[in-house]
Amino acid sequence: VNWDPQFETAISDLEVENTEVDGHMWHFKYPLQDGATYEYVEKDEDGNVTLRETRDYISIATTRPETMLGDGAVAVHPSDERYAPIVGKLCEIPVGPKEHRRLIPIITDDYPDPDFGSGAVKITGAHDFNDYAVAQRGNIPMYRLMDTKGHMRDDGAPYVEEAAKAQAIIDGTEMTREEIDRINIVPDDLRGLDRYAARKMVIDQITAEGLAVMVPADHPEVAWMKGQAPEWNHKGRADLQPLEDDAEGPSTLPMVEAKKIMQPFGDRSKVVIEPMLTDQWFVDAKTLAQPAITAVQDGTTKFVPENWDKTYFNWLNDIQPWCISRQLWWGHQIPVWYGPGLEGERLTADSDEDWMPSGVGLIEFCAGTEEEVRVKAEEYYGEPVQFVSQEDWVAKNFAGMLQPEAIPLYRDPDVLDTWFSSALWPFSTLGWPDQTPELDRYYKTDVLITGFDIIFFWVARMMMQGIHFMNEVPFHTVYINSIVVDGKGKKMSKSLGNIIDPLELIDQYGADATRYALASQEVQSRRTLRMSNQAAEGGRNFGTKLWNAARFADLNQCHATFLSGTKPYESHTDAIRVVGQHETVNRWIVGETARCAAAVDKALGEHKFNEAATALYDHIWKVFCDWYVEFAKPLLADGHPAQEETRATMAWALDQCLILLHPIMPFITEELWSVLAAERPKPLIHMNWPDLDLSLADEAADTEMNWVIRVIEGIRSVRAEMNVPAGAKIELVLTGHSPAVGERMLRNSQLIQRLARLSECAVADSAPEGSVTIALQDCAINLPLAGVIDVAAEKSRLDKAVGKISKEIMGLEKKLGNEGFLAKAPEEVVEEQRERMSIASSERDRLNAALERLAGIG
RNA sequence: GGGCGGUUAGCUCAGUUGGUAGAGCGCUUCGUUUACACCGAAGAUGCCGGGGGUUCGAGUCCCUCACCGCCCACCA
Repeated sequence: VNWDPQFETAISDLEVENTEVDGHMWHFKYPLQDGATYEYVEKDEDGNVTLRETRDYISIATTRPETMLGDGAVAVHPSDERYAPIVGKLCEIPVGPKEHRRLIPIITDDYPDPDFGSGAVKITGAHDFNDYAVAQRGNIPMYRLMDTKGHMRDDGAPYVEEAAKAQAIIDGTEMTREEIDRINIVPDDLRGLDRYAARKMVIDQITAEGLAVMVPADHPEVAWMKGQAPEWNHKGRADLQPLEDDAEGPSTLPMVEAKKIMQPFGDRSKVVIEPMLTDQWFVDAKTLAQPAITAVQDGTTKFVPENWDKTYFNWLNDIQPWCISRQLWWGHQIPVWYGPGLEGERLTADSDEDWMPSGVGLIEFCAGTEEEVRVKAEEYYGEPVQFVSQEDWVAKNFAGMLQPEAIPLYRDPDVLDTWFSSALWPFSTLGWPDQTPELDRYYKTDVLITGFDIIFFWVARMMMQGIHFMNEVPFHTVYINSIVVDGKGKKMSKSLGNIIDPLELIDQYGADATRYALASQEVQSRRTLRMSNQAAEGGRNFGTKLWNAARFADLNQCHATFLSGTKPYESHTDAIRVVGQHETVNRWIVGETARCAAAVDKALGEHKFNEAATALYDHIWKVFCDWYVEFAKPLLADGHPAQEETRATMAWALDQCLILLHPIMPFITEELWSVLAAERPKPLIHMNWPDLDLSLADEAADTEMNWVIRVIEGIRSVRAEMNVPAGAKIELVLTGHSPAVGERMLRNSQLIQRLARLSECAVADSAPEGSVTIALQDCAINLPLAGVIDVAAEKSRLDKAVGKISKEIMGLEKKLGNEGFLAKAPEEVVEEQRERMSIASSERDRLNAALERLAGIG
């Protein structure tokens, strides 16, 4: 692929965007040599003859008529019966000076699709990828027609001479590819024209000569000309105006199909890219690919999520030679120098153009430095060499420059493909090719985190080159993260302008908020991540919540250094010992913290960033803030015996949150870390990761606090539903409980009263008259609301609750009555269902009892 | 044409080895309480895209259809 350097800014690689455009396809006749004829027969699917005529031409279709000038053959499918009689014969390219038209062979190849167009394809090896492949297979000469500006070539000898050379090839003269490349077979009148101007002239000339395929004016393929012409302009058929419906047009028209075609456009210049033959350096990628495939197959390098290895294999298994030279000024220059070739060597000097830098007559030296090249070259020539610029070389501008006897060498001006250079990153950044300590220490690296869109551009190439140059894979894990898309799910693109600038989000919500938003949405099963202000807002609110919790801790002197004479953070085990273990609430938060740490560990270990973020969010907000801080308030009151223990515990628990959250929200946590203690042994970023053990969890404390929470939630729910004024303090009477549950209630009555706005907690044998009942599995909570209670509302609430639980019971009964279930389900599952059944039915009993009492009131 | 994803609450998305659904935002109602209104409490909302199958049991496994999306290649 080449492009117009006037338009492409040469600071990075050309990006090609394939765009569907309104194109036209012309149909032309290539006359057979010497007016030969054949019976052209078209058949339908059943094999019935639908068209039989004598033809002296073969018809081809093209969207780029100017490339006809460079045709080397016409190809048909070997099975195509229509053209079988003329395969191997010659036909004439219907353009150019009539007396010097080239003859080209009609060949067979699997590439033409017999059902498309006429079934015959003109082969222009130098200007089309598919044609190039056909030309290679069939040894068809490839004539280059254009220069790097997209203009028809204007070099070489007059057309007559050049065409004669081409004819000589047809007549059997052997020529090298370089020699063929130098032939300019563009007719004199078309030379130097822009390719589109040349296209128009070619069409006009052929049409004028009567070699365009003509069809009746009402032929469906040309219907677009009747008022439906696509916006087709200077690039093509300016003269072929759309016909008015009632116009008396010619009875026949040149056959021009309106057709959607995909065209490659330069990303920056917006100019159509023309494929063209050039000399380039290639890497034999297939050889490099095999070890890279093996390394992933045998697990030396793993993709996370795993299924991305398919994308990787898919590409590597079907890898093409990799073109690594680019005509840019930005990049690693290709380490190749050219000098004149010697007689008898692979490249033989040509008498006329021995110093042309196009390959012929040149020999290349490849080495890392000029000095190494000098050694190689002087050994080769047996003469001193001198380095010159390519410009001087091309101009042979050596007068007064070249030392006596010196042989000039110049360096290849091309640079390496940016991905070739990028593939060196894992080791070149560490000092390679020198054997540095850094290289030794840090290669191979650990985890590469990148997007799926560059698995083959970058990841596969780092693998190939890492294995090739270092004999070891560059990383053991490749984590493929989501690609950030805009709020509408569109991939961000410079041209669409829907870029979400992280700096703007950071300005608006803070860096930590932005990081949290990204981490919490980074899910492995998803390939895109929708970034929005709303998401960043959530992160900001979370940070504020944490800040306020820390503020509470600070106000209540919950500081890590509170316990004098201890060094709480030398190790986490030490820390745990200094934390209070007396109060149930404190034991409980220690266990909850350990649970959170375990969840975060697991999530990060599996690269599940959303799970880590969510675990921290839930723990900090819903457990620490919503419950622990509230429970701790009375304990922190001056004079309370557990004040000191609670301060230490809260300080410890909050510190753990800061450490665990630090990877996701480093700034706020570091700040709070410094604020929450007068002296810290280390900044937070240098703290060891918590090694909290789940054995820190205290089952009894868990059970007790979860029960307290359920009781409080139950009461709050009833208060809201019964419209009990928020300020009104009500009474609680516990019934239907075991002695242990009764003690538990009394032990925690202070907490429950405070958080459920109660005046008193009592235990009794039976529920007071006119109370609202909350059924739990091991007790009933009765709230005497005689004055407030709305009997009908309460009855409906209880009915609803009974309905809900009955439904669950019915489901469980059905399941437990199913012999298949009992026989085939695992023991634990059956047991679990039985337990749920028992809990549900005792709750239902309590609800029914409450309903009966209510009936008594009513 | 080849390959790969997605379809779950109004929206954006989670959902462990199959055991009858969750979060955030939004919405409704209320808000006494000096950590927090970027807040607290309570609440509503689901034929888990359609159809079929495997299974005691399917959002989860298999087949199929529909729709949406991405990557690669590309018809002269």
